Amino acid sequence: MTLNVAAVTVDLVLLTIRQGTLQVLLVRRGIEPYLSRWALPGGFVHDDEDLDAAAIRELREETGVDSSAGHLEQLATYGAPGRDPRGRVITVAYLALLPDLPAPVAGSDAAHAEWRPVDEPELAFDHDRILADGVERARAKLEYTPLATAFCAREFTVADLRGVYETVWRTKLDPRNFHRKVTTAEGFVEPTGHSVTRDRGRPAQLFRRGPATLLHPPLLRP
Amino acid sequence: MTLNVAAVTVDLVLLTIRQGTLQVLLVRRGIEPYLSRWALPGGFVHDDEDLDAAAIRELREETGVDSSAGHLEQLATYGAPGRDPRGRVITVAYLALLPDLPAPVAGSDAAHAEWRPVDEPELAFDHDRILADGVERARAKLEYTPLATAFCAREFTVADLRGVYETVWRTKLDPRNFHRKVTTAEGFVEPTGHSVTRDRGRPAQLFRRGPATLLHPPLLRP
DNA sequence: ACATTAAGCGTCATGTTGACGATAATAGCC
DNA sequence: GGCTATTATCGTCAACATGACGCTTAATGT
Repeated sequence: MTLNVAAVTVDLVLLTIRQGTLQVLLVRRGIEPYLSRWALPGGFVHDDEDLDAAAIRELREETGVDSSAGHLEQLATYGAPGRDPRGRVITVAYLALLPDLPAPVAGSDAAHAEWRPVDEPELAFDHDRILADGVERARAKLEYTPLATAFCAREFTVADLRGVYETVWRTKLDPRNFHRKVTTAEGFVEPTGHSVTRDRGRPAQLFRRGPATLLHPPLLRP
Repeated sequence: MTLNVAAVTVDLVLLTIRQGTLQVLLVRRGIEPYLSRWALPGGFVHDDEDLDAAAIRELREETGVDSSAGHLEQLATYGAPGRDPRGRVITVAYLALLPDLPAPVAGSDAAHAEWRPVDEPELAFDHDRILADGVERARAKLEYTPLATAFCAREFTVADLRGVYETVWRTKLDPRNFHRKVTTAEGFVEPTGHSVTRDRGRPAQLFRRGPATLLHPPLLRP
């Protein structure tokens, strides 16, 4: 038999959409191992702290964002024996979907943090794998939950929402069919009554997210 | 700052269908805390062991079943500070969907193990919550994956498969529409050429699981 | 032989999807 | 102002999927 104890960390896969691409918040490592490599932000779980609480705390430390803004959920746990050369480390990864933050990353730890495209390879530790799992989870969840709205501001247009799907899925969707599906799916979005002109073209209605937690029927990937 | 270390365990939510009900493998605790209460089987992760490997080992120890028989996946991780009065314990829960085992539970640890209906309440620790999460995951996964076949023997009839859905979802499904959906869904099941007479009635064709990992279109809950 | 049971095929009205035409409402340009 | 480019939104239609349910087939039990 053996020790059975390990260090426990929470790492975050923070996803957002900037400049039309899916991006993830990464930090540059300042210490060995993997010195100066990009890595997912994260830290140790405190002694009296629940895992969710640790994730919420890290999210605030890294982005200054309150967890109510976007969406935060547990992703998976990684604990292969050799994944950190310093010793046994169990990492509980969390996935967050966030709107493009209007306030720049102001927090203290965030000094070294930067948004990078998700296809950035060569992360420290097994973070490539964790990131890939997070992106795949996000892609799958857009199908049968209204979570795409977590990437949007509080009020958004149907085109904004379509942009989220197109970016995350890397596809083009028919604007007319997408509009029909989104507005007829029970509880997905509800109109605010306002409208805006985005760039060119006819002004669009503004929506906010509806009460549904599951999409009926789902929006399946093409 | 604090210690940041914790004991790490792997607990299993082993689900199967017996006597027409969804059942979970539980063990009676022989020590404090929660003495003589039902609990999920599990144990410590060894020092040089990956989490998945620990889950596979526990599965074999508890049931004698090779992990290739059914389906095993990571469920979620639980680490609230007070969840084990003896100290900080992080539990990585795994979910397994297993066929009704022809070989009785023969393993050593399995002496105290017993299949119980999943609505059995009052488990030790936070195991009620873990079990509920596992059952909900199973229910959801039947919709868009072919995992219902994991509850069946290697060869099964459409009626067997329908029984799985009806038991897990607690609904009745129309046999004719179900038959059509299952046999037309690409890669869900493939005929073996054999057939059997189960009890009364016309003999049914035998199928094995097909190559699909995702159901297109999905089988949505009524 | 006949009733009973369950498998598997067929039908039909309704709902959903994908492809794409048509119209509406704005900005920019002349 | 009038024209054009651009985007939002509505509408149409054929193909496909779904739910309700009738019918035939091939077993078992009496």
